Amino acid sequence: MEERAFLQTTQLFQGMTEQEIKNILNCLNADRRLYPKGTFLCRRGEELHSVGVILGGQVHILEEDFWGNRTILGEVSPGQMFGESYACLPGEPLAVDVRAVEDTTVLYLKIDRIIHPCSNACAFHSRLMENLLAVLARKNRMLTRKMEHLSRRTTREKVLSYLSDQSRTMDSSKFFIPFDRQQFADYLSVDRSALSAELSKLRREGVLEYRKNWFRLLKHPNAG
Amino acid sequence: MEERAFLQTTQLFQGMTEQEIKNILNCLNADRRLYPKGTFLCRRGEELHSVGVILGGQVHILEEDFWGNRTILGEVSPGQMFGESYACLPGEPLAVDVRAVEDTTVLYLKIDRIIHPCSNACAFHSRLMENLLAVLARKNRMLTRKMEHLSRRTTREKVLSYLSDQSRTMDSSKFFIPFDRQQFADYLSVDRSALSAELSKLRREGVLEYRKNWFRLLKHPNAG
DNA sequence: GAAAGTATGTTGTTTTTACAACGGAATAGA
DNA sequence: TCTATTCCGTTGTAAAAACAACATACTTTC
Repeated sequence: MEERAFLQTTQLFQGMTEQEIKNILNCLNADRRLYPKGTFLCRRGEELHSVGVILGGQVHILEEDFWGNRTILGEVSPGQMFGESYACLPGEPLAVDVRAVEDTTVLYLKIDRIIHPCSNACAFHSRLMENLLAVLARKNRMLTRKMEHLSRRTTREKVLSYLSDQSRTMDSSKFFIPFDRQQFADYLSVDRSALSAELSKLRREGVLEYRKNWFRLLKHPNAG
Repeated sequence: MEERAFLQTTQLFQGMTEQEIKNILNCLNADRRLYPKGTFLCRRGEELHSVGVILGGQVHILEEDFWGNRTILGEVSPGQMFGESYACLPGEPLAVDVRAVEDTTVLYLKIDRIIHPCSNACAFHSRLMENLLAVLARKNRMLTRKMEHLSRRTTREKVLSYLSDQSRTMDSSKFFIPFDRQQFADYLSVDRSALSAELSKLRREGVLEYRKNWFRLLKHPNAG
């Protein structure tokens, strides 16, 4: 796909025409870079002044703890961004490493140029700003919601917190969840079989019904 | 304190002179409202188009689950903002209630006005935008870090994840943490005495030393 | 439709945590 | 200094989760 047509599908450039994207990329003096598989895009301690949009390939966000244990905190795929939080916090050194897990192309956009409107393209600038804010806000909402569930002590509470949230979001007591059991367990940071066990317990108690990834919450006195 | 002098101390208006704040409040057509103790500032389902800055008083962010159980998700004190994530996500209905726990004054700023630069005050607008982005980004970083800790399965892993993170942030194996034991346990969503027990176990094993809220991590083979 | 593979549920055991109760140290205040 | 209070660590017990191993149901493929 054409680069600009592809960018149209991303959260950051959502709602802009190809022509507008062309203009704004010029205006922002956007920078493309290629990283061979295995190389680092940036490392702990560096300061970022740009957000990166993955055009092709894939990167991993890596963390190494005090004792040298490595963790993969996340993966970023084409169309997604990385580094936006750091770019928006001047002086904040990167706490993670970013590494290309395959040959990767990145489009870098200087955060200064996004924030400060130029004279000739203000309409697009506003849109870009809106989109950037929306990306951060959306991530914020996701994290807050997940935190609500993870901060419960027991598997039971985590499950009910998540399902209640889904029910509220879908505005119905019946709904599908976007996970299979293993993914559901991973999301809640619990053991899969423990999750299965807890679910059937909740069903026996009449708190809910389910089949596969379909659920129905019941107004039952035991639930709270 | 003068309203404008007070606003200077907030994250949103950081780095602006009182005169600039005066100008921008006019330009943004900012709106002040008073809420008596116990009343709701906004409720689940509503859409927000403004961010609120608490000038005085205090509010609670409340959630009610499918079965009617209420949780206090957080409290917002003078100088802090609420609703910024929702205001940046047009069409996203509020998932929580916001209630005044005492008589409360709020300064509302329309998000449109913040994003779209006006002709006469663009310098301040940029600064406000930077600050807003920084607020969202900072919250993002906080949530991400906390999530890393909470997504560990055992208390031991949670503790080590947090302490390693602190050590990295402070760039030293010796550091103070900003919590007493109860707060530490609350942050990690574990039991206080269980936390105490785990800490002394880690000390016996030679993984770390500590006294009160002072810690020192040791390069010990058992640690990973 | 049989076989292989995958997803889900069940059970028993071990490990870990929560919970409650208590004791001691540190702290603040009279 | 004495007392009251708060904070922290310890211990024992009950509850819960992890883990492993297996059983069942559902899918896919040939």
